[in-house]
Order: sequence, then C-alpha cells, then structure tokens
Amino acid sequence: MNESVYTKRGRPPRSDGPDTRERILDAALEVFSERGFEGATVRQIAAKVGVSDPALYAHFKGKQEIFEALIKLAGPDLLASAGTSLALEAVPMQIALPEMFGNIVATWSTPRARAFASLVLRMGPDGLGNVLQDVSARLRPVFAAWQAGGDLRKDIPVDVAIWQVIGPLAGLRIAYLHGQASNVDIEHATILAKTHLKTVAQSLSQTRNEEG
Amino acid sequence: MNESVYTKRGRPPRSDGPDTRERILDAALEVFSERGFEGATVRQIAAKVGVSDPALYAHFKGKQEIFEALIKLAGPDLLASAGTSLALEAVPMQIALPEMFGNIVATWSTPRARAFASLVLRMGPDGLGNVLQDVSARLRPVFAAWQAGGDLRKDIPVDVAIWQVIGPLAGLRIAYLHGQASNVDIEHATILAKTHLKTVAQSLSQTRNEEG
Amino acid sequence: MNESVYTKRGRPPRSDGPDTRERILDAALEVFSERGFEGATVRQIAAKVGVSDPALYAHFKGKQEIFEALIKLAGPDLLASAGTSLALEAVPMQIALPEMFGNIVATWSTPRARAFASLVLRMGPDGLGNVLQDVSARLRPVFAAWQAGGDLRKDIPVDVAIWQVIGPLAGLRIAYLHGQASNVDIEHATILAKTHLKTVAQSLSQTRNEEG
Amino acid sequence: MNESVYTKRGRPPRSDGPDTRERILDAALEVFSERGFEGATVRQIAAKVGVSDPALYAHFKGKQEIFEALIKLAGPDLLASAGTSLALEAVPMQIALPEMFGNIVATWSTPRARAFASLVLRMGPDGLGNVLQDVSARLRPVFAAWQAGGDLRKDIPVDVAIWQVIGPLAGLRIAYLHGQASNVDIEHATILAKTHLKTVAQSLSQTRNEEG
DNA sequence: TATGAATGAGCCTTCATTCAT
DNA sequence: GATGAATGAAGGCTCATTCAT
Repeated sequence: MNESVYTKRGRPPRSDGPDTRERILDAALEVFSERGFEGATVRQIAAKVGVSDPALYAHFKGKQEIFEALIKLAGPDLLASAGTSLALEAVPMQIALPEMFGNIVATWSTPRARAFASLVLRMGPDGLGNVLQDVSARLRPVFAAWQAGGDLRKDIPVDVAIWQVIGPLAGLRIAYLHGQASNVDIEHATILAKTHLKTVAQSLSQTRNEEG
Repeated sequence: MNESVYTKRGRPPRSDGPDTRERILDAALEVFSERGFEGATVRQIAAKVGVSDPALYAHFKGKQEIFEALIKLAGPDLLASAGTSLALEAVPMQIALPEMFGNIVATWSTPRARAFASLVLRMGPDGLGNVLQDVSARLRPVFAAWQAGGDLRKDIPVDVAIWQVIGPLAGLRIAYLHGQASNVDIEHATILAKTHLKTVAQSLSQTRNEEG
Repeated sequence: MNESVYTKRGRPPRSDGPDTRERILDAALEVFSERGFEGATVRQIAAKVGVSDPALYAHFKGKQEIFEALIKLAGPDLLASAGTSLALEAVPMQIALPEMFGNIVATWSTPRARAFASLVLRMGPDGLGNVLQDVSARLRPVFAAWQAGGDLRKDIPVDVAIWQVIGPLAGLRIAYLHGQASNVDIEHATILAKTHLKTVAQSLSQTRNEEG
Repeated sequence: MNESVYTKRGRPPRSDGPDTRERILDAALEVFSERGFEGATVRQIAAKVGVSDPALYAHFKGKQEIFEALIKLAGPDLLASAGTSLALEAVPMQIALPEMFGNIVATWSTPRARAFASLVLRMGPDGLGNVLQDVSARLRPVFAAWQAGGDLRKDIPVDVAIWQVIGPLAGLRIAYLHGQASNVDIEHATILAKTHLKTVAQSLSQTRNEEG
C-alpha cells in the first residue's frame, strides 16, 4: 500500500502529507465504520495512513481517543447537519420540507457522511437514539411554529409529525446511505426521500376533508 | 460469580439445568447485541450461561457458529414477523394498516426481539439493509393489491407507499426498541407507531383535494 | 467412521469387537507412530477404535499409560525380536548372519512392526539409543563365541563387528521400514539388507590376505 | 527466571542483545529437538531467549515458520555436510573413506549439529528418509567413479556399497550423536566410526579370494 | 515525529480428564 | 464398560501500548 521503501529508525526525512492528524481521522473513520470499534485495529488505521502504528500515539492518546475525536466530529455531520441548522421557522412548511431534500440527501451521500452513518450505526442503539432525539428536539420549535402559523395540521401532535418526517429519513439513511452503499442504493434513496418529503408535506398540511 | 469452590479437572458433580444449547443462544444474543461480534467474548457468554468457556464448544463449533445460529433464528423474529406474515391482501388497507400496530410493536417490545434488533444493528449496514429490503419485497404484492382495489391512492408509487409505512417503523425500532430500551422508550415508540399507522393509512388512502 | 447410529446414554447394547483393550493399543500405536506422543490426541485414538474418548479411561489410566503399555510391548517387537532371540551361538557365523535376513526384514516389514519403528523414532534419541545398546549387549556373547571359534576375524573388536552388522540394519529400519513406508521402500530395504548381510559376513570372516 | 520486576505494558526500558532472530532460532533448535514440534511451546522458546512470547511474532509469522526456518538451516548441517561436499572422486577410495571420519564425526559432535540430528529424528521417518536418500544420491557418482577406476570392488552394487558406508554412520548419529548425547556416547561413536570406515574401506576395495 | 522491538493482557480454542447416568 | 457434558490448564496468537532511538 505504501510504496516508500525508506527503512531506518527514527523519523523519516519528511512526512509526505499535510496534517497527519487529519489523515488519521479519515482513515479511522473508514476503518471504524467498516468494522466497528472492537473490530478495528490500530494497525489497520495506521496502515491506511501509511505510517506504523506507534506513530498514531504521537497524535492521539490511544484508540479510544481517536474514536472519540471521530464522534465529536460526527455530531454536526449527522442527521442534524442538513436542514435543521437553517432558520426554517421563517419558511412555510410546504416549501421548507421538500427543500430539505436537496440539502439532506446530497449531504448524506458524500462518502464521508455515509461513513459517519455507518459509524454511528455500529455504536449501537445509544448512538443512534441520541442522534434522533437530538434532531427531534431541534425540530420541535420549528414544527410548533408551523403549527401555530397554520402550516401544520392541528390534529396531529407535533412529535408525531416530526417523526413522520424524520423517521423514514432516518431509516433511509441507515438502510441505503451507509458506507458501503452502491450508486443504485443512493439513487433509490434519493427518489424515496424526494417523494417522501413531497407527500408528507402534503398530508401534514392539508385539512382533513372527512373524518370517518 | 459462582460461589462453589469445586476445583477438579473433569466434569463437576452436578449441572443444574438442561437445554444448555438454548441457554447459550440466549446468553449469546444478549452479549452480542450489547457488544457486537468482536466486542463480545466467548468467556462473557459462558459466564452468562454459568458454565466455563470450553463447555460452549460441545454445542457449537466456535464463536462464529454461535453467531450464525443466532442470525438464523433472527429471521422470523425480525421486522418481517409481525404483520407481514398475515394474508393482508384480503383486508382493506384502512383496517389492515392500523391492525399491524398491535402485532408489531407488541412483538418488538419483548426483550428477545429488542435484543435481536440490536444484534442486527450491530451487524452493520448489510444486516439492516437486507432485512428492510426483504420486508419491502414481501409487502409489495399486498400493497399492489390494495392499489388495484382502490384502497391505496394511485398517484403514489407502491415503493414509496411501502417506505412511508415501514420507514418510520424501522427508525422507531432502531431508535426506541433496542436491547437497552427503557420503559419510557417503549411507551414513546408505542404511541408514535400507533399514531403513525393511523395517519399514514389515512393519507395513503384519501383522494387528493387537488390543492396545488 | 463408525456407522452405528445408536445414540443413547449409558452402555451400548454390546461392544462389537473383542478385547477393546487390544484394539485401543492397536489404534494408539498407529496414532502415536504417526504423530508422536504430544501430537497424538486421545480423541484420535478413540475415534480409530470407534468409541468415545472417555471409554479409554476404563482400560487405561490415561494417555501416558497407553503410551507406556505400548512401549512395553515394543521391546520384544523391536530390533531384538528377530535374530537375536535365537540361539545363534550354535550356528556358524557365515550361516547365521545371512540367515538373520529372512527373520529380520520379514519381521520388520509387517505394518505393526513398522509402526513400532516409527513410534520409537518419535520418542527421540533415548528410545532409539536404548534399543540399539540393548541389542548390542545381547549380541555380544554371540559374537564373542564366534570370534573364539574362529568364525569371526580376530583383528576386529567385537563391538565394531557388531556395529558393522546392526548399524546398517538400524539405519535401514529407520530410513525405509517405518510406518509410512511404501512397497518400493520395503523392497529396496530388503535388497540392501540381504546384500549387506552377505557381504558383511564375508568380510568379517575372511582372513586378511595382505596388510599394507 | 527473570528477576526483574518491571511491569508495564509496552517495551521494557532496555533489551540486552541484538540479533534476536538468531537467538530465537538457537533456542528453538534446542526446544524442538528436545520435545518435538508439538511438544515444544512457543512460550518455552521465548523463555529460553529471554523475551516474552509475543516478541517472537515480530520475527516469525508463527511457530510453524520458526520450525521451517530451522529445517532450512538444517540442510547443510546434516549428514550431507561433511565429506560429501568435497571433490572425493579425485581421491582414491582407500584414502578418501577414512578421511571422511575426521570431518564427519567432528562436525556431528558439535552441540548444534547434534541438536539438528535430534530435530530431524523427531520429524518422523520422512525427515530422516529424505536426508539419507539425499546423501545417497550425492555419493553415487563418487562411488561410481571409484568403481570404474578399480578402487571399489565390481561385484558389489554401488547402492549397497554406499549403504555399507553410510548406513552405520546414520545409525551412529541417531544412536549416539543426538542432542542429549554424553561425552561417553560421543567417544564411543568416534571409535566406532573410525574403525568402521577403516574396515569398510578395506573390505570394499579388496578383491575377493574366491572363498566358496 | 516516527520507528522497530518488545510487553502484559487477553482471546479463541484444544486437550486430557472427570462426573453422573 | 461406555456415554455426553463439563472442567482446569494451557497453547498459539493478536492487540493496544510503550520504550529507546
């Protein structure tokens, strides 16, 4: 993998890449997302960076710390990142919701973002649950505003409305937008997300015509 | 953990329960779902069963085989199991869909089922993706029948309709119905699922008002 | 290997062979000679007998004891067995020596004897050295008698004479007459042994014609 | 064994010698020759080197590879090494044969060579058979030349002649010149070898008297 | 900073052996 | 006698980590 044949003790002439710390995190993201924390080995990460494993210890205190640094990075890069960071309250729901599509699926489709998705997945239920509840909490004022303004039907609890929006998206991300996703997967997810957001926007906004 | 101080090479004087194989699988499910395949150790499983680790090797060829046996068991116990095994085509969608709730969330709430959910989660994207695509495929004829019969709006592609139904459920399961779920989580999920199914049934069936 | 499908606790209806102890030793000889003491496992032996491993413990105290029983059997069956047990002193050397061929190589060529040879080989230098010294000791009076009687040249020390006879034979046995020997090996050894004994008998008996 | 009580995870403050790979092979030779491949443990080898067992894995891929490295080294150090590498064809047999003694037994008597002998012995019949056949093959042209030149009696097949020379030597090596050989053993072997070579040279060269 | 060599801990697995039936 | 299930011991090997350079 590493073609350099420099073999001597001590520091090699010069490190060929910029910011080794960054490269370590990149490699770690890949390895951790593919194999999970325990399944990944420090050697694999080091190999991917192109250095020997003790080198990592110059930048991080250990495997655990690399992982945690990754998690810290993951936060803003997750579900949260896309639409939820915008000032959506100001935009009418009918427009804001489909709008999220462009942001969200595009954002989620990058290799890095997909690797993060896999990473969180691998972390077990806690990792995922936290993210979702986090996003849910962030969206609540937005949806409440929409409901107050009449954009969102009043007969649906805000929580349920939120869930109807982000639930399928979360499922989508997990099922189709992970590290190993193929292009077909991504396209499939794109269509599903697009249609989902249009439909759900519609059904959440429209006043019911008949009740039973 | 084991207070007995019997120390001799061979088999101990009395083993307390039969059906060790079953108990191994139970313990393994728990441990694997909590820590993932690599994170789990044979020792932990054996300890949970209350035997020494070599004992497992009388029943399974190795760690891998225990895991695989678990996966095999997981099939019927997963997403699929609940509503999808019924002959739903015969039932009107408006009734069938909410009906699934009783089956599904109840089924998913058992500790065993939740452990399985965590297990599959831990298996990485492949595990999950397969399950969802499996369920999707199984539901397709049902939904198609509904659409042909007029129960399901014709302006929504069957795939999207299915996803709108199971997408939030999948997310739910992952976010709230995993091995470590608290009672609050479960209740939360129950309400979400119930309302979701009612709402989605409605919005999938009702003819559009032609709004825009 | 064992076609019987009787599977129930306790003793099976009847053991199909005679003298299990004997069969165990046979199997053990085979396994030990193929893999050495540590390389052999109790299970392999038991499997070859067609019983389960704990069954061996009804006949022997353990692996070690089986091995020792084998060694005890090996003694008479080894180098010693063939010619050396006869009353060779009475026979003229020129006749006795070639005569040994019929006994020795024939005896050594049986699968059992060859397995024993491998067994002793595997035991390390001690096993082999002991055997050779043993044989040497047994032959000494015979050769001394021959030398006294004029059959054996007086200018060769008895020890050397013995070694010239049995040395090649020992090497032969080890190199060609072991457990895995092919028929070609055996034939080769046969010829070598035959010619060797004839030649050595000649050169040990004939008075030297010239000295320098 | 190691009195230092330094206990910390990584590398210890100072390692005392270089050339660990060499030292591992030395230790391994000893252990393998004493106990055979299966009987030897990686931990024993490491202990003899004075390191912990994982250290070996920095130099060899595993137990098997250590063993194989040893076998590779064994080649030149075995039966072959001594006389057979010389250009013996040029030397008259009567002189060359006894000459081998100085080389061979001296070479075989070194602790290392004796350990190798035990090692090969432990490898079972294959190991030994190969060596002997190898040597036999190497000597054939030499003996053929001698026979053609009249040094070697024409009434003895070359193969048999070779065997009469090396057979006792092989037996000697196995019986007396192994890893655990005492000084007495070595002396005994030395005398036997010396006399053997002189006698055999004589009897292979002298023309028959036409005795019967 | 980065490396090679080394380490303690621990993992999966096999083995000889034993108990209760 | 013979069996299935279980056990303590130990083996080979991997891993994260550390020291000296």
